[in-house]
Amino acid sequence: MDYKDTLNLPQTDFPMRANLPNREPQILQHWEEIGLNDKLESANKESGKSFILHDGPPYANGHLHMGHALNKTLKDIIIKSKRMQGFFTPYVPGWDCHGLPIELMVDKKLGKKKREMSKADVRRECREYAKEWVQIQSEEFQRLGIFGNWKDPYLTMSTHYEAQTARELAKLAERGSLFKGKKPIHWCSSCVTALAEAEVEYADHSSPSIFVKFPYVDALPAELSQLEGKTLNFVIWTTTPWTIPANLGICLNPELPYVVVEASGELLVLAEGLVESVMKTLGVEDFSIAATFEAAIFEKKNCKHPLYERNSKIILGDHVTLEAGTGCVHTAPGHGQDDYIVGLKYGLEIFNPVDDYGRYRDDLEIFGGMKLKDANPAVCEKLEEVGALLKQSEISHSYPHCWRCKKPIIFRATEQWFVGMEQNDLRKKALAEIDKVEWIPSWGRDRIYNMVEGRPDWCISRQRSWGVPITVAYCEKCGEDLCDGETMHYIADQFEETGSDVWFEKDASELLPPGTTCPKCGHDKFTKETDILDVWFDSGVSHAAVCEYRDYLHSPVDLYLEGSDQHRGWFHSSLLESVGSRDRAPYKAVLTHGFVLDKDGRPMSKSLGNVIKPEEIIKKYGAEILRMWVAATDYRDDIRLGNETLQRLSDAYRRIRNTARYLLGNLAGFDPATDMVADSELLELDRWALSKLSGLVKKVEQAYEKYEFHVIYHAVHNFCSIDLSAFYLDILKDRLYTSPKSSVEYRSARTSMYLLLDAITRMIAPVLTFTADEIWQGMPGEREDSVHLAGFPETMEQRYDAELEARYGQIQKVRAEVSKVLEKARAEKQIGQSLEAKVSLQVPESVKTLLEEYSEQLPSLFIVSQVELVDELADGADAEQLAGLKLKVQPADGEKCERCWNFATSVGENSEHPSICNRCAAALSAE
RNA sequence: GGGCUAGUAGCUCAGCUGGCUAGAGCACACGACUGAUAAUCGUGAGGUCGGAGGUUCAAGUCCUCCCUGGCCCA
Repeated sequence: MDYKDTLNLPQTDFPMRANLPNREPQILQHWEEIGLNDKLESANKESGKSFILHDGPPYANGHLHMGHALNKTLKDIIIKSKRMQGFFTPYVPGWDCHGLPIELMVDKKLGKKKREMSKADVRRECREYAKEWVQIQSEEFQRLGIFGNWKDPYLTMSTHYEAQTARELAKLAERGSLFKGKKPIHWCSSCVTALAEAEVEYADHSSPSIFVKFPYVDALPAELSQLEGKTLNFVIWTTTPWTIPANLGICLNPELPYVVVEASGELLVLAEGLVESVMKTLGVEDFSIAATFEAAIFEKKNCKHPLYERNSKIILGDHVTLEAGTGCVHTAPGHGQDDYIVGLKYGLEIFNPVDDYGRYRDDLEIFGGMKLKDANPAVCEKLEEVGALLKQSEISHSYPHCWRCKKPIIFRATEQWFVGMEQNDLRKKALAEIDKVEWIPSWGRDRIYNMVEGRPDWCISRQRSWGVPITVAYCEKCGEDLCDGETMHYIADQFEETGSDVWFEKDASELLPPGTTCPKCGHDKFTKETDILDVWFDSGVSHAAVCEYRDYLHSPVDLYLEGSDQHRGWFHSSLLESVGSRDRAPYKAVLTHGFVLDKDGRPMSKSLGNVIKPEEIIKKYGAEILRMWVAATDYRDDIRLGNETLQRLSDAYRRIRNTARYLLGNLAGFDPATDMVADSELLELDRWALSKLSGLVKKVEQAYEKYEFHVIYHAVHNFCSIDLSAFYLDILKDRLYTSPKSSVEYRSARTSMYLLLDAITRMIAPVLTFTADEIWQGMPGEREDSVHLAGFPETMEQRYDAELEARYGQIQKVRAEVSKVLEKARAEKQIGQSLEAKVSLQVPESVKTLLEEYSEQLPSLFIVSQVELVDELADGADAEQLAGLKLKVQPADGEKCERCWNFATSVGENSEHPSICNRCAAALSAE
């Protein structure tokens, strides 16, 4: 007879190969059908404990990249694990919808048509565009197996959100944080518009290059008293002579040595490192160093402006270098970024004498009304006239141009709105709040602290169309601005119905409260501010527009989780907005992840051609593998992604899947309600497996708690490979296959496997979202519709048995030595499979008692047919790692049992079954 | 240039407050099995712990400098 039919071999429909790219969509469909998402969103609602992770909104433009996938998957893993721990975890995904990139895309699409369109029309186009991408990205996120409130996400362009954004602005105004200041921006005088960095193109341009003397007018510092009575001339160099009328300072580098050079009877001041090159340029051969000094001795002293009756202050700044010029940098705070920042520091006026059309304002002395293109020669001529011009030549260099009209642009200060860092003590309060937040990893605290500590006032003005307007009105007559909270709230309330489009569609008189008059002059006609808000302000108010607004959420929330660039972005703007309006941070904890890099650690970019898209991974390996990548890596640092990594993960996935499949196969027909054995009846090996499982459960739970998912991946994978597949399950086969179904041996094994599979499936569910549910569907017993509706395994502390594990640890050491000698025997063709062997051992005292105690089980544990313990093994081989252990392999005694494949002397004893051992014969009769 | 941060086998990770010949899994090589079979088991070969100094009886682990990356600023 064919004894194979009498064995309990595994049986399952669960496929070995997942074919994830095809299977996942089916599982998604199934979830859709059972309404899983909705159930999850309200799960544990009554539990009294909630965990709110507030989603940072991705920008609604373009397909998802790996950064998005990493971020959302991490959030999803956290939410799933918290939900399985019994927390109420509503998750509202969001999108950032306003802003320049979308406006630019729409511009491009519209082309010339845009000129005939009103701002309101353009905004409608932008809205449509953003809406389309929200839809696309939403589907792409869902394909990754990310659960959430996809039916009702938050959009920063929704009517309520825009209303709340305007309200938050009003709150800051009420609290005195809002003020109007000047700041230089790129400006195209031809298009009469501000340009963002993205709209600036750099191209070669020819400019005058001039060296100009600024005579020093204050008393000489003591260090230079030897020059008393002589006139020092600070020499500046510039390629934009037209900015000379706006000069208010001369900046030196505090770290560099400076010198006074005596040349052609004049004393010139410049950086020591530039003397040679400057003298050469000026054509001076005869010169000498009259003095050397540190820049700091001149800080806040003055030179006289060469053209005007005013001073030019000497200041210090790190941005001054020896790359070009003289080391004395002409500073016009209204016309340069560095100039602006250093100017703020020294309290210089942000002076801009240039109007929107690129002309000097009429009130500017000497040059008033002149067009800038005529200004360069005019300024040079005047400088020459007053004897301040040392040298003039032409230079070709890279210069910013307008992307649309291709003409050179200028940098010029305009009036803009700011949220002040000192007003209302915002900086101080924000820093204090930073210290109350838990930053994970902890260095996040230093990172954001240093940024907030050193940042300038927050410029919230953007000269654009697609965004929430800065809801300030100006008196038509006297220019007074209505930026008090009252009118701003009145306007914001109107957005609730219509969105902020109404600002662009209606007249100021319709938007302001009836009867509004100018508090200064009493006039009753107003104009509207045309600037819109920085998009960082939009997303920065989400704590109010989403978390406070929705009744099932609250603020501050438990966690914000974004890439580490958001210390300067969303974490930062949210903090400032929330502290500015509410005096507290909007989050209790902030977790950051690193950036996705290619296999060599370089950023992914189109030009490098090293981009891996989520879509490609999903198509080739499945979303599950992408999720596993997220979990397998320590994301706190930057993480690399290459094909080898994906291949390895795919292999690891198969290992886990196969372990589950094998367990499922052996649980065919198992009914936990009737087939489980009581704990007291469990065989020792099974108790060992469950003890190991309890350790795994503990480790995994702690890792979820600390958001250390790579620990989980390694722990689960090692458990499946080492503890289960290579040891426990391998040994179990014999018992499992050959024991009678009714026997406690068989039932004990299945009880253990059932508990193992149940626990593992629950533990991997947050990561292997699809596969865990697939396993779940195939598992016996009464259970929830989806593993995601179930909880984590109960604590298994009571199953932990340290002593048992220690004993097995010893046995495993011996087992490893046995494997080695078996391998040798195999190489010498003495045996094939290990059951063909009998192993003789001479054991050292350290393990002697233990092994004698286990002598009966040793053949099973070693998967050989016989083990004999002998006192003296003269011809045995020494063990490699265990001193005193000697081993010898011989062919097993007896014949091979046709049923269980063990060799036994009892084969042939049973006349009814002459080809099987008596253990198998007994098993057959027990059936 | 500044703030923060990283560099342990081909890949992903362990190595706590310094202490045995630096570990694991996967990949790789070789072998076994054919009752987990495009699976499973076994054995083996892989690392001057980014580099150079230093402290110490002893350093992957502490200190200094350097190199190569990343993010954010300038």
